[in-house]
Amino acid sequence: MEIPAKYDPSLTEDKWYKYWMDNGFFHSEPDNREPYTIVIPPPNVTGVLHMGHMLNNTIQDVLVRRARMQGKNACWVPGTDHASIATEAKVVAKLRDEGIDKNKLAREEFLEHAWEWKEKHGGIILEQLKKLGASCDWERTKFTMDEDMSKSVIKVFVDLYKKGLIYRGVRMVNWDPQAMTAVSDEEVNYKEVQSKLYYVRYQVEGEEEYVTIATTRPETILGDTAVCVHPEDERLKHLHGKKVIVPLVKRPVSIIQDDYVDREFGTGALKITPAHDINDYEIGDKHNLESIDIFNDDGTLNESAQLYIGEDRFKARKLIVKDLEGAGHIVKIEDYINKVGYSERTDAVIEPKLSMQWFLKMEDLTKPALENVMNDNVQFHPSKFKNTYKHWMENVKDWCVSRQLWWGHRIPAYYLPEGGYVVAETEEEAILLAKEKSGNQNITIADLRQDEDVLDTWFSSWLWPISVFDGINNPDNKDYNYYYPTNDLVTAPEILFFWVARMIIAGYEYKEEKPFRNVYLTGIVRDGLGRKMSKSLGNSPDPLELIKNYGADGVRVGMLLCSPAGGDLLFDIKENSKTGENTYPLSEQGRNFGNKIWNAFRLVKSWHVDGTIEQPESAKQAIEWFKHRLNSEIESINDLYEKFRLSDALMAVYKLFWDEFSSWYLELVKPAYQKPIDQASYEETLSFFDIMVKLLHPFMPFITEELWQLMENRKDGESLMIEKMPESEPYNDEIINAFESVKEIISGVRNIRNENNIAQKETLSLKIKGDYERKYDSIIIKMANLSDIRTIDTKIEGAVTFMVKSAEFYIELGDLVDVEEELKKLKEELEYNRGFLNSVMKKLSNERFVNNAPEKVVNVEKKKKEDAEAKIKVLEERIASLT
RNA sequence: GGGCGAUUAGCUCAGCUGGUUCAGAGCACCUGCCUUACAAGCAGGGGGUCACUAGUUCGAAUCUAGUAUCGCCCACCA
Repeated sequence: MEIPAKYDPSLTEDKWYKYWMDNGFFHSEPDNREPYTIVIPPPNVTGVLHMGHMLNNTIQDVLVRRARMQGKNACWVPGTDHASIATEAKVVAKLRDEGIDKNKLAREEFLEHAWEWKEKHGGIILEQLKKLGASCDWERTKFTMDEDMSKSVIKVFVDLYKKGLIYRGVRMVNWDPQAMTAVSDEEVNYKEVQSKLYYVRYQVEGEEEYVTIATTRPETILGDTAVCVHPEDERLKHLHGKKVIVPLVKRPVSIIQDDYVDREFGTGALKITPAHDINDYEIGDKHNLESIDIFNDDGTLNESAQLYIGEDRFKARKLIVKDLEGAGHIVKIEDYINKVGYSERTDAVIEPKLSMQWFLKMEDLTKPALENVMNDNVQFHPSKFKNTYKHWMENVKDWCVSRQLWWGHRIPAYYLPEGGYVVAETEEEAILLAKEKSGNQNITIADLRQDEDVLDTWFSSWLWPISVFDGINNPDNKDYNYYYPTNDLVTAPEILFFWVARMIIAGYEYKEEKPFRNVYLTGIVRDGLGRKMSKSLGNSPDPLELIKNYGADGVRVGMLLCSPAGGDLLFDIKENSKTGENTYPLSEQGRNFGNKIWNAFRLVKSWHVDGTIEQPESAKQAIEWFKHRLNSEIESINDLYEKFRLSDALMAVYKLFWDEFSSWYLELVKPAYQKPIDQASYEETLSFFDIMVKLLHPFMPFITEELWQLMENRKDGESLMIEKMPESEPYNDEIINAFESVKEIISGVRNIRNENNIAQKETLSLKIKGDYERKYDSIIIKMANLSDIRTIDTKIEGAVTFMVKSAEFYIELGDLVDVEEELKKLKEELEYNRGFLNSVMKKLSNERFVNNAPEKVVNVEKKKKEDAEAKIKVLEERIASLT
């Protein structure tokens, strides 16, 4: 069979993915094996795959595939998140394109559109993950608004309410007056803008004295309910206890004292508008101030403002400045640069607005979650994130869980006609509770008004590791008790608090157990300029296009090679100067590696076995060496996996295959062109190949499966992905080290060929002077293309040399040798060694070193001294012989 | 403004509790090769005062303090 010289991923990837699926290899059911579980960080249901997902899910797949091959019952639960804000925004935008205004729709109508959108776009991202090779248990695919998932969310809300941990309270939200909705902190962009700082004087009640305040928002004066000064500000102490008159509306308000005030800023007096500034609100709350909301939802002034009613807030600002000036209240106006929040979606200036929200008390809930991270019951990789986590957990604020949106889990609170509310899992229960609460036995569901808000998306995500196994509704079920706690969570550090911390909290609250043992935090995928890859910048390659061009294996390897835990992935893009097309050096490296493996296989496959020929000594020794080398590498790879150093683990396999296996081992056992190979060498090589392919499989699932299937006639239902991962066997470092010297000698000869323009084909003779055990002569002869190796003890003329350890190696070149050049080289080396010896001697003659350093260290220095002296002697002799 | 972390080759990073795996790897770069597995390759090579300054020590890339630059998270001063 003819195998092409270039590996074509498009011929294999879909084929094997289908094969794995058809055979149910991804699916897991509880059994008596040790479970290994990962729950996917659920991507936005209407999202499309980006480079961050690619990296994140590749890491998960590597972990899952390895665990599966280690004989564990591996289960990777996939799913999507309803992502209320993002999805609702997309649906609103889509409706707007169709000329439909969300605000004119009934809730139910809007939700119909939203579900339609979800059905159409939902799950695209999961299909894309299959292209990457993700070995998720697709039969377990979950969506955060599935019926049982939603039920869990509501149940938990009610439960926490009953525990007294959920309460209602007023809070400042970011109000977008254009979209007429609250937006989250993440959706507010702060920009520095050139604005004005207005100094306005307020008259002290009953006196001819004035207090001047500074503000950037003079229109909010209409909502002022106090003026605040620092209690220890001497300049203003005489005002304590007095009142001032708010200009224009002529409302008398108190002068209060609070050390929140910065004495250095402005005049040291601060106007307080509790309804329109978060800090003012907090001060107002502390001092029991009245709160006057002067704005309508669309940003125009309402009747409470008394003036400029119906005018837009910015128009009102101009008007009031004019009127204040007219009334002599403006002291001065300064240019001022401040930060203003803009809505990410509409670019409208955000208005802080007070509203009634639902909160979860966090203080007690965080305790076990903090403790179990600090004591490493839950381990972070890299561990530096423990600090950040601790800082957050110790300063945690109550969690505002309500959102003024429709897409999501509606808050199960029902308001009674006569006031008050009940919280219940179902409408039936709500009616019962309402009857009980009101004493009115005729209440029906029509009389109850359910809260309009939905829950924060994280309020469902934080249950994810529990709810995907239905652990809230059905805590005794088999899946939950088998798969939970999960093993590893792979996610981005940005959501350490939003998500990871809260999952840990929920885990201890609902199962009294951690949700996962390890948290692997990935970095951010950036472009060559270090910018985060994002849709808006347009600097991200299309992942599917990448997979098409380089193969999933190639893309996976490229990403993984340089993204240690917690480190960013710089995904460089280069433009091909000829075609103008973008190329991706990392993916190229991955693809090239695939091709290397492919061609190594082609070589092995091309061999003809002849059972009658004897095994060459060089092959025998190569096999022995590689066995030890392989086992030592497996050991360190396992160690790297343990430490979650996946990039290093991959690099180790990469080098093992490319440098050790291909460049040394295969070259050594490879028979001469069209000559057969002996039975033993062939079989050993195949078994090495088998082990290599297994080590590679978690990183490169497709090509390894393809090759494993081509190695022998496999039965239907056999697959590399369910084979046993090789384990490390004892090995001998001495053999490995001895072989390193062999490599050095061969390199030495090759180097001489290079420097003297001697073709590889030309056979040379090598002479050795000094202490060297000639165990591997046949290997050296083969690899360096030598006619023979001889030991000598006399000077040699017309030769070039190199040293390995303290032995000197000669290649006779006769007239070809440039004596001057050779002398120069030798003298340089001599110089270096003398300097080195000098530094060693300095150390050894330092009494304090000899007395204080451990004996081991001193002995090492003594050995250095001896070696250097021996080398110097050899070099001196050699130089003498040439001059 | 508060907190955390980083700074080692052109790029991405290893270097664990100070001492031969201490200056490393991969990529990129340079030189020579289309040598019948692979030019997506082979062989060889050049690159670093380990950000700076002081200190601790017999000995510092490694520990301490300060300086500079950068990054991230949190809070956002009227």
